[in-house]
Amino acid sequence: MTEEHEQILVRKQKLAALKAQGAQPYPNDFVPTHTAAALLTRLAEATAEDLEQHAESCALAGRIMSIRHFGKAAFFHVQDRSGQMQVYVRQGDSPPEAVVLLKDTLDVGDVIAVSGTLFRTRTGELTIKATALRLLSKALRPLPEKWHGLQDVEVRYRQRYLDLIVNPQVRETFRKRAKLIQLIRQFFIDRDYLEVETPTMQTIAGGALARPFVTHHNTLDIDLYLRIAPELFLKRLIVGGAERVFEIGRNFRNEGMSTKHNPEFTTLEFYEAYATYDQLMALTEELFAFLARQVTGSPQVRYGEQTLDFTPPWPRLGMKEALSQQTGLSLDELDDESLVRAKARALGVHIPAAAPLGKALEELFGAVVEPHLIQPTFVVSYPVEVSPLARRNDADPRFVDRFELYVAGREIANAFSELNDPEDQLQRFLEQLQERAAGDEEAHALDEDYVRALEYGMPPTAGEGIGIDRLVMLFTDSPSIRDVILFPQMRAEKK
RNA sequence: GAGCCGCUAGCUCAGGAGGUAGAGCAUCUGCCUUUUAAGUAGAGGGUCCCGGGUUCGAGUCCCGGGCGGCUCACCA
Repeated sequence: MTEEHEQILVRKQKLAALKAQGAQPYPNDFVPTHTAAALLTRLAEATAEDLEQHAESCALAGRIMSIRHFGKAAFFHVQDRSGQMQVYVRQGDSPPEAVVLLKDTLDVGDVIAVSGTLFRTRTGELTIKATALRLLSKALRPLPEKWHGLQDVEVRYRQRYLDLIVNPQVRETFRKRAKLIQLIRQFFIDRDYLEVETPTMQTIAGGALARPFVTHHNTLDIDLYLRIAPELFLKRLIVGGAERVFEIGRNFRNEGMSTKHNPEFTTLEFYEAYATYDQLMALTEELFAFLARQVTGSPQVRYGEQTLDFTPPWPRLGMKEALSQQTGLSLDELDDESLVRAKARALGVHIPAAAPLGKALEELFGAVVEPHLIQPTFVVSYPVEVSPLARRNDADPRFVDRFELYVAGREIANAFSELNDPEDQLQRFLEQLQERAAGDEEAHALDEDYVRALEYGMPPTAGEGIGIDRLVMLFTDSPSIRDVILFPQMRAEKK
């Protein structure tokens, strides 16, 4: 990274000249007294005359975003974490050192300190008349263009710092992300949940059906897996008597990337003893309505062309019922694996040859039903084969007490009443091992300690996982998961 | 992994049917003491993603590769 085009050379020369004068080019002794937004808000009503009568002084630090020189005066904008403030420098009015510094040394992009007094310009903008200017850090590279900003998505993701400097809506998205996570945390703490952290490096990657990343511990000389879900550890805590726990954290899945998938992603998982999946539907409605109210001020959220309405209650839709509606097959016909497979073939949906009926139903569902579920919808009653950790339905043991929440055509949450019968759990694990032997790399591994934990008795419990990145996408109107992850995974930059 | 699209100055983008590469902003030199996409006169700035090929001649056409985006496949 040593490319030296003209603009970099010019800036380096300015820095060298400053050093030659004996100045400290990277001082760290400046203390801002205000932020731009704090001043703009507090003095929003102050007139030019008010400001003139009691000239208020302030000290701000930030990055120069634009400069308008003309003759013996200049205006420029400084951007700090809160926003932008205009600064005015005028020969004969500001000290000569400030005038010279601005003219000879400062460029757009530089981080500077400004001290001065506030006034209002003819156009009514609150502005600092500089009494002192200092360079705090020289930008040796020019910023992207002021009007079009930074458009190249590759550069935006690879050099997110630039994206954050020049694209205000990006800063806003990540502020909203932080706010949403904070609100979620508050929501569960208010309901007497305990926030916990469980291992991200695990000897058995359990709790979901996915391919894990493998790493190696040198001292122990064992392979470890980056977790694909925290589920089994959180339920161990339920066995341990925690009764209500939640974790917000990173999961890792060694699978494809897309606008909806990043190899590492953030989930919320929460477990509540003595609750059922049915109660979690109500809790989920409450959570989303709360988030919508706090973030957009209404239960309605704009997402692309759609307006999503989170006003409870949301529809409950049986998985097979939904499939029946979309495929024309009757509920009985959906029990016939050959009919289901034939239908999938007719619709161009690929189903692995070894997949059991339940898996086939799930595949078909993903292809023909999911895209239609725009408004928040709970899909209920999943086949037991695709839910090895969920409690069987009392009336029909081929299905489990599980729901998935769909919004904007994608899965946002997955929840079920937990399987707490250790013998059934062991049996389910063994069935998964057979799937694995048959070539399904995503089948669940056998976790003997988890079965042992269940043998000590786990209270009846319901648990849920919510994809935080996807949730943030919904509330920030972001079309790609990369827009809500600060540093999305990218292929290595070729040099 | 497959298909489609993109990659040209620091940034945003033009380059018709192959003929030695352009604009705006930015930069540099001037003028300009309330501007805000300031104005104004001039100047400099290019590995046209990389490597082959066709051709007298390739940013442009062909082949291969790289990186990215979108769609599909798998998943949350």
